[in-house]
Amino acid sequence: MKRHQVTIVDIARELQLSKSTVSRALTGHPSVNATTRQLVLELAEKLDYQRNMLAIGLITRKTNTIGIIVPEFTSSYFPTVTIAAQEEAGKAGYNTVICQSNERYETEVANTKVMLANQVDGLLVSITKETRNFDHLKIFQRKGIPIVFFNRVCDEMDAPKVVVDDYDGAYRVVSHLIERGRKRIAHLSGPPSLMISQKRLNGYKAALRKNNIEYDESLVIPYDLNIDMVHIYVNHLLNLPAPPDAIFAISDPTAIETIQVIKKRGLKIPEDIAVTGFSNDFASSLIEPSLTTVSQPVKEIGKTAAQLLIDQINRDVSEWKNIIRVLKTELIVRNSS
Amino acid sequence: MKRHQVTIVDIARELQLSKSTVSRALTGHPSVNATTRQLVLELAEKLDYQRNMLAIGLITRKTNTIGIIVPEFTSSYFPTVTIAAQEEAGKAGYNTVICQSNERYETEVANTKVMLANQVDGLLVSITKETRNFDHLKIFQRKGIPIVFFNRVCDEMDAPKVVVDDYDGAYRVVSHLIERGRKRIAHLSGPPSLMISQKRLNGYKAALRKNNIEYDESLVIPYDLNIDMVHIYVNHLLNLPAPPDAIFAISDPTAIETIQVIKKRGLKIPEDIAVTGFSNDFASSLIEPSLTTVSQPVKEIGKTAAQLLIDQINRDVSEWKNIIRVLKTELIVRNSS
DNA sequence: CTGTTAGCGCTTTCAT
DNA sequence: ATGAAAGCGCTAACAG
Repeated sequence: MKRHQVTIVDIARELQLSKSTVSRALTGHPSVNATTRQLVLELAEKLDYQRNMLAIGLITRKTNTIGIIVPEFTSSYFPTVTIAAQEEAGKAGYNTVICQSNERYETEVANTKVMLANQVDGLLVSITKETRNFDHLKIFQRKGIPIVFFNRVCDEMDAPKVVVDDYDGAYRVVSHLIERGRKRIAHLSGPPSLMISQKRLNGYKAALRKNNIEYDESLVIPYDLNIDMVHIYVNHLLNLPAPPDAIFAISDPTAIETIQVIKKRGLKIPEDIAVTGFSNDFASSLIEPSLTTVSQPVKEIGKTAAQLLIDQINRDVSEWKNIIRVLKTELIVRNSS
Repeated sequence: MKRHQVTIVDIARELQLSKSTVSRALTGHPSVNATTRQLVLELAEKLDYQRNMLAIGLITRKTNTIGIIVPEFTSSYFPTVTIAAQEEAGKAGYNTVICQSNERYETEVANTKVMLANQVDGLLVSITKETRNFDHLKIFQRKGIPIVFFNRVCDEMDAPKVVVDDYDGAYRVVSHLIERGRKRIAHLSGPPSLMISQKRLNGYKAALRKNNIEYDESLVIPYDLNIDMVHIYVNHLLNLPAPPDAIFAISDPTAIETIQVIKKRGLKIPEDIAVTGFSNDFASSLIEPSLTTVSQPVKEIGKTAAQLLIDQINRDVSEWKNIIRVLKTELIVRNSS
């Protein structure tokens, strides 16, 4: 079946008006006769007329669309941030195009091409664990399209960034473990390429130092966030001559997997070993034992990122500033520690 | 900062070529000199040239974009379906625009306008619990834009639909409860406007009938899927003079909430009362006790829906057929029953 | 208040 | 193998 599009011309012809008048009526321009406008609007409604945003975008060089690129949709974190950002953008009259990179650098690059080709007015990004080269993102700034990072930010680019205080969150959850008498605290860390990995690791180290616990490198395992590998690392830790009495996992999915491995070995949580996570995913309150974790203001992150982006779009600035918004975390103590 | 767009004209001028030649080189048209093509491609790469899809869409009347509208992103179901559909569409060269209606009819209507304005080539929809009028969706077919429904389908429209066998899934999980000796099985049902509610309810009724258990209307509570209300219904059921010995919840989130309410009352699951869900959400294996549920081939649903849609787009048919793809469910018995 | 003209960036005839 | 011209649907000057 052929696609039929109702255009301004159709309405103009029917009503014996000029295209411009119809256009003006449709866009709510004040300088148009009330009855004329009424007539146009009614006919448009009747014909299911929809403005062709392609044409408008072409001419105004604005699509009122923002793009969001996220690495994954498996935990509740990114869906929630995305939805919050979308809602906030919607309030400002922006549509949202979402792409997920599936934690692959190549896919992320492809995603940016799509965004560019579709002329997004701005981009929200959380990079993959593989991303080390940022040329594909720098293109946007070179073209004058604002970028805002969140969660997984790019340190070498000047752009607004929305993060939580990872250092502080890690510091507090590890301090909490120490307060509960834990002495050998292991850390399942993330890829060193990600800032969040580094910051959480630093928070961990700082808490140990502050409490005069010596840092034991053999208790820190950086991994690539591939959940299927967690059981290997956890078992490795438990098989150590001096196994840890607590594991601080970099994320809730990691912690949840850790709990399951530990339970499978017949050990008791938290009696034999405590486990903590990071993010307060939906599932963390459901698992048995419920997970002690650091909650992030997830919706707030999405909202803030969207606001910053729209701000940039409207501001029409000539320079990219390194605005960093650090949101607060909260320690949620449950039964796993 | 002004937006700078590199255009074909820029390349043409630089290379002393005509626009047409550059365009042909860029689109891989065969009738263009190999060296010329090479030259064009290199310069395009160097200048970060990206084809303006707005212009192309305007002229070809095709955007290579499909739209997806889903009611929510809170459980793992819709994110997973969406991602699977997006991947499948990507393979066929289609981009994806995702909107969520937040279970609101008004928002869904607004979403369809956006899709129309952005000239999507096809639409994937799962309707809200409120949607009773389908005019906003019928417009698409009238304009020649294919629609495919999944999960929450519209019965009164002729269009491809991807569903699971809700009746059968419900029948089997209820039969399972009966096998385990349950006699008074309550059902937390969904809004009657949704086909899935009706089908699951019918499966429930059929299983009772088959096992000569009388249908007791007071044990069936249709609710609007607002999770915050679940505790009221569960408590109501538990306070009945003859309380149920099992609750079949229409969805996993409902079941999980149900479990928590029951646990809070100090009752034992499944000894005092069994609970089952529907969908096999990620969280259902984590909760204590783990949830007996009906698993759906979620990725398969997204993939199939995308395939059907792209099929329709390419087929250029003049009529909308009521193709219904019914995917199989699987009973997952865990510890809650 | 309304009409006319030009043109956004690109593909697509139709020429050469 | 390349070029020239027309036009997708719309808005934005510039006129009246």
